Amino acid sequence: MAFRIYNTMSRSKEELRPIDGKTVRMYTCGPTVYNYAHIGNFRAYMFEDLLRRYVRFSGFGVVQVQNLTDVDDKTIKASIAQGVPLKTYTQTYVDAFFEDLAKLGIEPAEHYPAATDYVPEMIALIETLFEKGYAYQSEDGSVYYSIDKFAGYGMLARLDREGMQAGARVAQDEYGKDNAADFALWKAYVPEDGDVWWDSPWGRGRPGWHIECSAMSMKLLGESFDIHTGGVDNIFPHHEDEIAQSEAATGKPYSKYWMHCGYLVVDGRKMSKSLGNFHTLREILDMGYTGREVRYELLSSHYRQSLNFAFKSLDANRAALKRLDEFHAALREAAADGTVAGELPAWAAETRARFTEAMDDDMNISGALAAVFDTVHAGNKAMADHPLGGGEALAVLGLWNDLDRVLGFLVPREEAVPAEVRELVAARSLARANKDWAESDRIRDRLAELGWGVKDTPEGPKPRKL
RNA sequence: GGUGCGGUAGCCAAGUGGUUAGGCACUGGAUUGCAAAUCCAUGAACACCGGUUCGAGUCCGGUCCGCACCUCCA
Repeated sequence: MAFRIYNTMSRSKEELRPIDGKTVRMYTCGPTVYNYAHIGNFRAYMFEDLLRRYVRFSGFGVVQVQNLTDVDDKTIKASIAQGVPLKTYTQTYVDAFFEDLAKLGIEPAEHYPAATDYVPEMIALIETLFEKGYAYQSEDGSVYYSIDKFAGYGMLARLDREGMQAGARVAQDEYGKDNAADFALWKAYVPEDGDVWWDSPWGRGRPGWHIECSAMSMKLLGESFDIHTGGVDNIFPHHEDEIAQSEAATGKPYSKYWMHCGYLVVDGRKMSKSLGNFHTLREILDMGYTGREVRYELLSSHYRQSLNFAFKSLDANRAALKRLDEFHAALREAAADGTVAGELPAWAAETRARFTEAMDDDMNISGALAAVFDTVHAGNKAMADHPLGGGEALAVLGLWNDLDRVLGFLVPREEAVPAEVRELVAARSLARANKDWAESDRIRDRLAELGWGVKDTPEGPKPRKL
């Protein structure tokens, strides 16, 4: 079996074949660092994390670039409002972004280029576009890309150029464009930009949005690379424009595959800052949910499906994760008297193949999780009948670690049992031996206050983190 | 108007024409001092109408409903 992914460009599933045969070079559109990222943003970053993890699981190398957009209307406006330099303003949110990624268990990309560090590359790219006749300067000094010059414009979004309705959102202040749909490569300086500007052959100004991704992706990954990702809303205009700029400049194919994730919606509506119905990750964690629970939530629906976010499902996920943790704890206990991993027990023999088969099919996470949960069930059943051998248990733990390279929530973080908890558990055992149930229950309540539970088993009491 | 994505049991969510998806929740039982966990059992679904087929959630046609994008939102 081979890893097949859905390519937005062809609107079909294609086998992933990296251009160089071994390393997948991927560019993932990153955050605009003007505020704390919301849970919808992380849906995209989580999809990209799953993708890079499965690419590696499939045996390929990976080089991932994720950009940080640290100059645009919003960042400039907010930094001026706060009276701090742009870089100072954005740094807060860059730091927050990385903290959030860590909380969600998202693997770091290989490169996180900031737009403001690549302005010379962007200027060079625009110069090339001028030389090749795709760019022109308007009366206000801004530089635009002439989409009429690029024959392939609209391929990704499958635009019907004739049928396009002049959108209500076409900015009323953009004069002097040849075609209303032409987009800015370089924006001429305006007083509202404060001290945010760069010199260029076209005068002071700042880069347009799309050019940043073209310049940084090609600089770090080469003129042609493998996968470009983002949310579906990026298909048009952002990715369409990137293709136009990049391929016009180089004459080579830009990204081989385009992958886009669906929206995260809240109560059936798209979550966005403008609608005001968004939650930042921070808010959710402050409510007492863990990064792992949020990770499970964001990962457990297929990436191209819209995901309806609800706290109710976060609660359900907690129960599902608890089931996984209980299983893992049972494995660890069984593994205690093993030294080397042996053969997998029959009930786990097919798990990896089933998991892989599902994931190979455009990352069918539901099928992959079904393989995991079926194994949990079959394993619990078998362990209820006969104790699991140490070697077998170690083999299953090995499998679990392997699958967790992809999922990132399968193996719980081990938590040492505090001395106080151990003592209480021992005291409770004594009370139980004396059939002092009242004392026993009192101790159990006390343990619960400490965040611990205890399960009584034939092998003795076992403490469990609640 | 153009371009897409959907409508599957109480909720979430897979599904390549033909023997149980899976998760959460619910109910009964086993187990337990009581629990917890686990196991066993029971259910329950394919928006609607036609059609193709021995057989359709799955293919075809039509209808209804929801969501998104159409110039800087992941």
